[in-house]
Amino acid sequence: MGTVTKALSLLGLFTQIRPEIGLSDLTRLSGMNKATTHRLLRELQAQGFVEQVGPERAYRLGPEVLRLAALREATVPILSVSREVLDRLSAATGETAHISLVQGAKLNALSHAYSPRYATRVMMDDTEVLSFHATGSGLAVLAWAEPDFVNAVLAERLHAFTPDTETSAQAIRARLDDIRRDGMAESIGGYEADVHSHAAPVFGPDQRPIGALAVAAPVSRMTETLKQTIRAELAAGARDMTQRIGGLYPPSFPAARAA
Amino acid sequence: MGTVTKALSLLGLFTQIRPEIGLSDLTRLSGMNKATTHRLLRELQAQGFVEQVGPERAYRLGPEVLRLAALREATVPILSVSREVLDRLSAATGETAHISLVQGAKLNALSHAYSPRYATRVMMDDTEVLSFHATGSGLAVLAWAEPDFVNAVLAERLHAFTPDTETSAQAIRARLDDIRRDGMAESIGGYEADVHSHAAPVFGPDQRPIGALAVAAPVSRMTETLKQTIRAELAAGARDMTQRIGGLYPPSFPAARAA
DNA sequence: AACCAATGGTTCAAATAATGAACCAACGCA
DNA sequence: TGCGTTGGTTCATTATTTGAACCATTGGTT
Repeated sequence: MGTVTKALSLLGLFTQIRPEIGLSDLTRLSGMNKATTHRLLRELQAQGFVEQVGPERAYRLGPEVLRLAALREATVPILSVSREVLDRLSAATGETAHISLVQGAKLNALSHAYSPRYATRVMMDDTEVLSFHATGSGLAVLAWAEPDFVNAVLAERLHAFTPDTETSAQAIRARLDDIRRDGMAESIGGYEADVHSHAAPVFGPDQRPIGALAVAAPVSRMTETLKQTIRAELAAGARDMTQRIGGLYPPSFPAARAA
Repeated sequence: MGTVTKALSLLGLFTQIRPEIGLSDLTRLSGMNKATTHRLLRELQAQGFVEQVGPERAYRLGPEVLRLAALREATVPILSVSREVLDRLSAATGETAHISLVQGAKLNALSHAYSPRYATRVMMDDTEVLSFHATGSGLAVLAWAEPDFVNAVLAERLHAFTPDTETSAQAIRARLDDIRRDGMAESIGGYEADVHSHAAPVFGPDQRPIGALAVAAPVSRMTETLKQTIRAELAAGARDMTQRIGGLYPPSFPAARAA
């Protein structure tokens, strides 16, 4: 494994639940030698990617991460636009809204918004790598992804996260056909039991999906009325995001015709 | 130079003016061998820190930068709070508002907001490393920085950016005393001719400045009325930022008594 | 008070990864 | 057609990284 990859993988260990981690814990989590961990952290710290805080001198993500994100936001304002859209979506539906972005062969959660409407809600972990075949977001991306990409995903062993997870590549392809006709993906208990989620793709300038916007609700709260509300708000939110980041819908997308 | 440092320095080459850079240009800018540049970019790309876009396959900052920034924002919401405060500050004053953060021995511009009130405005470049001794922001930070830090800054050769730049360490120390009494730094043409700026420090939980919030206006527009408006709005904005990111004012800070 | 187990941190001989000169294919231009 | 640029690749040589062993400090336990 390359040295740069090792160093950057340390950054990936920070989570919302665990924003500050000590040297020994980072060593444990990473499986590296403590001297190696320390030396890599020194280089990351010198460049501003991590900083040490508190009397225990734990590490956390540093200001350079913010500066680079602000730079990228200046041209592709995904963070700020998604913040707004997520807040609006969770307020309008009363359920958890979240967004994920494609990163190479992975789908990474970026951000989420909770609604205070109910005492229970579908919880999100923003460090989570989402499954393509088992989540609404993943299916929404696959439906408009390059065929090679879809083939690569479906060639992998498809894990059954719950008894309801579809693991047949053929059956998944059929579902992707349905999603393409509808413009939206739906998943009931595919990744987590008792969670009913809807997702719509968000497109980039090249008409390819850069990620997906989704709403997740407990199955027990999913009435026909709520479903229609979610579908309408989600379609509007994903369209809004796509447009505001300079994305373009592929001609085959049904909701683009609806717009 | 460490390999990690080399790789991360490539990320630092991206700017708002130049968000997309090709392999050969990155090679030129970095002074590295093209094979080395390419290999480092491959590792950065695999981890999501850069991505390639367009038919020329130029590089730009990638989604992992956003994801990590979102993670950090979840605990220390500097980006989102500063966005709000900057927008409010530029709207209220009609001038350019900007924020910078301390990163080791540097003061890096993070973000800015322009006002559309006038046809002319003070322009900002968010990749800029600000001078401590020659800018309002720098002076605002120095006034409440650790003595060792101040000594280190003033021990360096102090560059005269304009004929009005103060370069005497002794005179600067006297100004820092004034700033500590007043709670705000003011710089007239210290860094750029014809620019009158005010800056207030933003504090972290350890009562140390993490950066500064500033308003920059052309000298010709600085009436006594505008000055009072800027001072009031800036004090309120910096206080708001400090409080919302969980910061604490040092007991010696005058405006903290005013709050 | 003594002991223990954990922490953050450091050293340097040995091991491993990174380097970069030279090369390739493709493209746009004169 | 030839030239100069681009993005990209190879592998013998060179430079950096590694990690076992070590240190000082701290907090908890007996």
